[in-house]
Amino acid sequence: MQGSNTQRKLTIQDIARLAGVSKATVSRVLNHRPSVNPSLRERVLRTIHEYGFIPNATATGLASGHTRLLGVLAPPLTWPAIPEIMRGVAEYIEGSPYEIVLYSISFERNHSDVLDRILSMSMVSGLLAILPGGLGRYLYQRFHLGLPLVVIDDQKVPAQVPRVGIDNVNSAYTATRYLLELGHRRIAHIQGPLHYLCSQERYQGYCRALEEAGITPDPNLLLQGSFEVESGQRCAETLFSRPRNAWPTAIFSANDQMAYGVMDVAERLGVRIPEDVSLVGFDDNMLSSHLRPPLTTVHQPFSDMGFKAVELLLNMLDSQHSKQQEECSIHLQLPTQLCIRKSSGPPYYLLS
Amino acid sequence: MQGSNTQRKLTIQDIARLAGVSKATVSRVLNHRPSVNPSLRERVLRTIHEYGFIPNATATGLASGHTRLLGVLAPPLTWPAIPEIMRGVAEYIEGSPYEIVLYSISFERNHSDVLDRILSMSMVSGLLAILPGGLGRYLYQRFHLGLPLVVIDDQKVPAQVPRVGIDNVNSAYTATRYLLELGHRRIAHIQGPLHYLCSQERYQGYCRALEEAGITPDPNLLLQGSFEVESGQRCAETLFSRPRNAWPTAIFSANDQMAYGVMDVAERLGVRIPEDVSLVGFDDNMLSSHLRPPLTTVHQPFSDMGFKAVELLLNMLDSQHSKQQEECSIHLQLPTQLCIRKSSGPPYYLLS
DNA sequence: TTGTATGCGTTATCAC
DNA sequence: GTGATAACGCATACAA
Repeated sequence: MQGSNTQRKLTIQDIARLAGVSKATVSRVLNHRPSVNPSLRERVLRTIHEYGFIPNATATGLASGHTRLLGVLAPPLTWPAIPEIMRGVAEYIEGSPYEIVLYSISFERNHSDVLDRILSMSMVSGLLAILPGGLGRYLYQRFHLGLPLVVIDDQKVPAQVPRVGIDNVNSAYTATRYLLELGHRRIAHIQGPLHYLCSQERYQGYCRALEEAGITPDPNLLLQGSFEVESGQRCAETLFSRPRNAWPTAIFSANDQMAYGVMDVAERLGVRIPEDVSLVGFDDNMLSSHLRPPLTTVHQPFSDMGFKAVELLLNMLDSQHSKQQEECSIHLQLPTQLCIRKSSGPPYYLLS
Repeated sequence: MQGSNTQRKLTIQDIARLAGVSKATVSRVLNHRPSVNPSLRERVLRTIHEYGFIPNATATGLASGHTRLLGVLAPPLTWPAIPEIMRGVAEYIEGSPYEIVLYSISFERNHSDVLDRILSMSMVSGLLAILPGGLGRYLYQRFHLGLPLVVIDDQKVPAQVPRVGIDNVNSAYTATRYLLELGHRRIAHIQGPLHYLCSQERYQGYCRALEEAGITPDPNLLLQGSFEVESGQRCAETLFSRPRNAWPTAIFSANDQMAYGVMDVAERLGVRIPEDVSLVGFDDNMLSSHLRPPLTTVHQPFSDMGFKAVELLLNMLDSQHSKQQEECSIHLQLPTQLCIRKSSGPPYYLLS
């Protein structure tokens, strides 16, 4: 027993012998080099197919200097958005010769050492970083040193670093405006953690909509959450423990998860949604439409984001290889969509 | 520009020169070979550390014949259980020198060619197959040919193939028994797709509990689902379109997703849960406790399953390397737990 | 167009 | 214990 599988693996040498050509020719055929006699190519291809030969990826990598592996640096997959993003990633990858090396990391601490190791091994030829948080700065350094990199979402990334995301300000603006148009005047906002740019941007959009409607954002209606369900519960408890006339008539949560927390508490306290309080989320996680009531929320095209990001990354790899590295800055902003469902409606005092 | 990063990568050769030893010695130090002079080892380690040298993974792989990559073959990550499993996988991996190559595949068709390609590239030194479905048979073949393989859940796998899963029969039995003890006599079952072994096993457990209670399973109360939310909706519509006295007083769904569908329809038709109908699911997906009402369900330790599976796989790789491949069959059955929440209660006719 | 020879960075097999 | 040197399987510059 020598490797994983018992029967000795075929090498390019074997195919060369079997087809009566040299290793070089087989290699050329495998790499679609144009300069090879059609009849020879045919013969080689036949033997390759006949014996089911597949070139050893490790050797290819060593000889060519670049692997067909793409690193994906991501938060734990249990974050609701990540599987959706990965679905898009997988979809694009499936039609490509690349595979995914998944670096699932908890980004709480600064794993810059981990990152160094990953990249120094020269195991992946490019990196897709999903919400890299504090690791961003290290990545951007490496990017400027030549690392093919695409970032998804949120960061205050240097303009040159290719990234895909959404327009958080406008999306939040649209959501808030929707509530205003329903007649709401007291709209609370549960904000995400401040070290996320998107938290600040969504808050901006919220404020802008309010101010446009002649409403000064009320600090008492701004709650600080952490994007987790529990934080939504805490914020809801804070709000609903106040005298009834101090309640908002609507709550705009910076993500769906915190909105779930609000719904939990509302249920427990007998606060009816949307009759007593309207609720709007952000993200449109998979289950948000199955909640009771179904959650009105801003849909993020996560799957598309993953898809486009990988597409971008692979294009970069190709163009890098053909030496025509372009210098323009790439920032894909994908459109979001407000999904109006049952958790929102006119304020109670406008109900007939 | 020659690679990803501009400055030329250090090689083992460079370190050897800098430390005044030969490549071989550096290699020995890197691989923790005992036979090397402590003072030399010290010197080599210092230069390695000083220059931040990290051996090239590709070259190591080619020379040694085995990579530090583990393949994970999995259904789309949007299946609710998968991220949970992957969390356990990632947790174990993080403490190991291995990395994960994620093969996210839709298992609808028989991608045995994909599998062949994956394995022939000899890029991964072991494979964790999560719910491989129809691909199983190919995998077991490869296993017997020497592929280090661990399977998670469900399959009718040959006894020799190491796998981790749960006891579906007993878990379903427990859930059904719980409903019986509440006083239910007409308990419907929404079954999963029949080509999943777990669907059949859960049905078995359901039947056994019923029969033990002297109840013959009623074919009219057996609905065929597909594990998707929509199928749960269809089944619920079927049930609730019957005359009220033909309704079940409880529904045991073979997974949580289908239970969500039931809740959707119940909400729409004004059927109260649990007052009119009790509902019990299976899986305990992350959001099941946040539904209204929170779903009573059988908790599967998905994260543990992923953790244990990788642990098993890495142990196999180690023992394979030291030629002591054991021949006993390994089947880890992890315990499940019935989580009783608000979606279940006594039948309406027993309510005070 | 095709074959030969060398290199990729490491491990493993020898002698010493 | 240590250092040359031959694999590992493929890509590629160079020669033919």
